[in-house]
Amino acid sequence: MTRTGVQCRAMKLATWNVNSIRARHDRLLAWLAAEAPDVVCLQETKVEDSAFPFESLAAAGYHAVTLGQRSYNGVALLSREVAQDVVRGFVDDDPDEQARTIAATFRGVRVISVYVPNGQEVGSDKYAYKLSWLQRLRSYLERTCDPSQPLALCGDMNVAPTDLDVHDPAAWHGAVLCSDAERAALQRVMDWGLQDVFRAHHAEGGLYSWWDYRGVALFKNWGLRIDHIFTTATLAARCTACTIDRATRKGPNPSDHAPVIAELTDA
DNA sequence: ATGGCCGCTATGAGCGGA
Repeated sequence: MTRTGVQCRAMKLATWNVNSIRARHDRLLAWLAAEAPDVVCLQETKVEDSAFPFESLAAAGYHAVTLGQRSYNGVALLSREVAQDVVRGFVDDDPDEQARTIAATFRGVRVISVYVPNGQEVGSDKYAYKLSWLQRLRSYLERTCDPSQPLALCGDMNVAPTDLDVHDPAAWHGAVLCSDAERAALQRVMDWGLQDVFRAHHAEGGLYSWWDYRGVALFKNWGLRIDHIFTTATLAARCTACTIDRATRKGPNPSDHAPVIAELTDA
């Protein structure tokens, strides 16, 4: 199937905050079987690498590379083909104790799975950490990536880029996930050379990737669009579709996030 | 939205999430 240096077929690229890969194990395998993505960025795996379910994923036909952590955070990349040039963390002078990013190359596409800090509350220490983390993400792109090459930055960014991405902008105005400083910090990441391919394919509002577990939030569509696939221009030109898999938010034992899926044509 | 949930932790009430 694969010939060295030649891209043979389209790539289905997805990102999903699973909110514990152990709690979501059966649903993840069912979703992989149903969607058959080529590459999947996972966030909030919430498990150390020693307990990551490599075996059942391999049985389902997926390689996995991970940056795990006990209880919190944790990111991974699943793929049909073996990941090339895996980089864990930011590899900068300030080693992060939190497992929030992993990158690898698949058929010439650099893919980065990120779990941006939540920030908890505007003005809190965690909020300051979030803003500085987004600055480090921009620096990481500058240092280790090339905006002229095919690249996808995917994950739970924990920022709703505009009020169009918020079910009730008045209620969320200035709140964490929606504040001006967070939006500016995310925009500065995008200014490196990234496009929001979901928004490029969907101009309308009311389309979200996260809904609170509580009450009727999903039923009422009280959600936020905080999970994103951002790509460089050369890869955006190859993106034929980008969708949010809302159905996967439904049913028993869901994650509170839905997957986002992009279809990329051959180079 | 008044609040409503979920997953984690050497299992129990507290933390964190968004």
